[in-house]
Amino acid sequence: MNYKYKKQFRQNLVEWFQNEKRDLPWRKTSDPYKIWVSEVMLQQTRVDTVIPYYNRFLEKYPTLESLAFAPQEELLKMWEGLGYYSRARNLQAGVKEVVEKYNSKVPDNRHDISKLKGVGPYTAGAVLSIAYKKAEHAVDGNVMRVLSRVLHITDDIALPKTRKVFEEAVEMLIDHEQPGDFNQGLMDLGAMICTPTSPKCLLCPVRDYCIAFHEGDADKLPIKTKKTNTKKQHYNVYVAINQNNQYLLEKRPSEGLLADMWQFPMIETKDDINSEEQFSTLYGCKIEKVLENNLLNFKHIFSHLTWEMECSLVKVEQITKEPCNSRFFSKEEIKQIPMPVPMQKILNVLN
DNA sequence: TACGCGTGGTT
DNA sequence: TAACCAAGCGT
Repeated sequence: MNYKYKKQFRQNLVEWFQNEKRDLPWRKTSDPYKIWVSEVMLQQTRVDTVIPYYNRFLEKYPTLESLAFAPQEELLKMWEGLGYYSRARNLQAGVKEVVEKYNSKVPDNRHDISKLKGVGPYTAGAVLSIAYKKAEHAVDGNVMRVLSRVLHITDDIALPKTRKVFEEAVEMLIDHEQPGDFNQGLMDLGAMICTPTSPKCLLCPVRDYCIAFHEGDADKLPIKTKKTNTKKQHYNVYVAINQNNQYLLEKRPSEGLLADMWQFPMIETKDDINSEEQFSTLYGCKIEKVLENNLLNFKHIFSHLTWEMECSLVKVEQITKEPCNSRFFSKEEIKQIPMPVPMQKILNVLN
């Protein structure tokens, strides 16, 4: 693309963004901390989903320090339902490092900010360009889709090495005067005009410079090969009540799926497994009575696996000491405890 | 590099 | 309805 076209492309894009941009809460601030929080929440997550979480989160944790010293349980409760819970832990670890190592100032260069937990190439570029007006690339799915069409880039965006191609493209095109608006312009264009299916090319401010528009194959780009395969797991879930009307919950391990979140005890059903016996043994309690065998049956679909859940309501008596990662909670106490969506589904039928 | 990691919306 | 998608990152 020659110099004249580049200049017009960025002018049209930035001007379009400044006129048409969405009114979003994180666009009312230039506080690097708040921009950072928004970018982490927005990773693989829709804008409409993030907005209420962002507002609640910053009301609770308005400063780096307030988040750095928050109890993990409370932090996870604030993140409950947003998904990808390691983001919350990584964000807090990163914030702590900024408080301790950088005197509570978010680094303003890619080298340092990229070392923070949970800050990858995209988030680094987004914070640097939006909060600090640095001419840094911030390549996400939107940017790859938009530029694959504008520049007719046919590399497979499912391959990690392809991101570099788009980073170089952004470096070639970026507006050095208003890099934040340029980067966000690419993203808003991707979200509002240059959509995955049925792109609205007739409304596009940069269609004159778009090769795919001229070739008429915008809807064939970007190229993405990867496919998903999801496994199935079947569980018997025990909603166990003791004589004091308290519910047995266990805390999940601190790594892996739904790390550090709480759940009702569940036994994966494989062949030749007596799950009631397993439950009694593992949790040290005796099932006195099965109150309801079909309390709730449902599927919960994760990105990479499906849980098939069969939930029973049982009355139990504590026999031996509880395992250290589980204990009984009253219904009031449960409200303070972070639980993932599949467990929320179960909680909802207990009312 | 490939895969694990949540959830809800869209086609 | 199953598949795919959405402001990615860590390992």
